[in-house]
Amino acid sequence: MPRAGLSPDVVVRLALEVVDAGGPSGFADLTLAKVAARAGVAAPSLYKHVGSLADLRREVTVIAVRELTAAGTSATVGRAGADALHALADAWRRYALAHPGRYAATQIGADPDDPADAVHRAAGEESVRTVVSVLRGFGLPDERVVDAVRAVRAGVHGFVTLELGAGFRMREDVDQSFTVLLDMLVAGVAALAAPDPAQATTGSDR
Amino acid sequence: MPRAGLSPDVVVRLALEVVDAGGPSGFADLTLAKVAARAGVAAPSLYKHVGSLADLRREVTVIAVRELTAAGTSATVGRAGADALHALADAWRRYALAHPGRYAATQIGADPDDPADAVHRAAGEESVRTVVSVLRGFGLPDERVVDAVRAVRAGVHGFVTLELGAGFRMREDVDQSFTVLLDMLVAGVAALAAPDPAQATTGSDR
DNA sequence: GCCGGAAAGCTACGCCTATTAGCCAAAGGT
DNA sequence: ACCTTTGGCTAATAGGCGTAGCTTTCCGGC
Repeated sequence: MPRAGLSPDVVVRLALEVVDAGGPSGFADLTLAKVAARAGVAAPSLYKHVGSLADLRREVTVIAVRELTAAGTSATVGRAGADALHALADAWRRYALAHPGRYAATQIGADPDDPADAVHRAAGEESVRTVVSVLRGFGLPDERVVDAVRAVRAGVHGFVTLELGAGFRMREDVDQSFTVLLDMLVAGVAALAAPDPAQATTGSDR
Repeated sequence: MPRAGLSPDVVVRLALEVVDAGGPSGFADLTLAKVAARAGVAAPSLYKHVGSLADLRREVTVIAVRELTAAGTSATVGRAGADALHALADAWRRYALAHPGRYAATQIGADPDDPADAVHRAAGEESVRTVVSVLRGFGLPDERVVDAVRAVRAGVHGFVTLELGAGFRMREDVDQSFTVLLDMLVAGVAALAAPDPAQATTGSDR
């Protein structure tokens, strides 16, 4: 009975392979049995390295969130304003399209009350920090930053989710549609920063 | 040995109860065992009324998509332009917040090749039709309609998804953030209709 | 009013998952 | 060399979907 040379890190790495091999539903379909098969080991053996399937999912999620964050930050260094926002959104979308399973993992929300989710929570906040930095470059008033962050996250995340979920027909035009959406968001954020001209729409404030 | 008085429709109704009782993950957590428990029946008995769990999910999905569509259309009758778009988006968001489990069901994409998904596919197209109608009121050129539809769907869907997934802290400001996002989308769609940089809001020419 | 068949329950089973318990061999430090 | 820790294993429990086959109830036709 030879050893398989597993370790917590190796198990997580194999889990990532399973997620990547499963397409957009790779994360939802992540199973200890599949990881064990890839490791050449019986399923219960994994418990020597991992607490539970939930733990493994959590670790995969944190890695994915950090990768997404890193993609965003590295895409925006040396850029500002609309340029930076485009680069950030493009980086997010590219990551999602290149690693749909991992991206799905990032959609999981951390439980605000669960201490086990503390790392996950911190990773999410770190990710938001990138967006905040980029948007601050637009000179937004502090109380509007949160609105802008939410709008950008919602737009990009929604687009990518719909795209991955086969929500769009006419594949060819998807890039253009994404550009259009981004232009809307950039213009909207810019308008939030400088609400003086006659183009204030109907929005008002509350 | 008494009969439970089940029928396909009753089983679907019970499934909807299970989905509704399960919060945002109610659809993902839908299980034949739970439906059977609610019906007061052993799980295999359900197969007299339903082909499989997948079938039951499909039926739930179609109902949810149709309800979401109906919420959108009924909210936009007699409205046009920015008014209609606001009403449509509000209706979507209200539906999602009121029925998070059913809304999650609507996120499932129909398989373009699976004949069993034909009804699902049709329901989805019907839903898109509402958005197209509303956006046509902005006088968009035909080739931009698809971009606008995608932007609006992405923005609203992304926002609601993040909101349901506990992606937002500071609950109080969420309504305002949604309004801000909608204003961006309205202005963006209007700008698509009238691409003069001068005025970005009045989209009612043509 | 009876009776036969279809419909709607049931139990038992097979196969999949996660997870726990307890055993045994391999690695490695002393 | 030994002996402890560690990392595998098998066996078993619990819960999920789905199938097979049995039994009971209901209803329509006589």
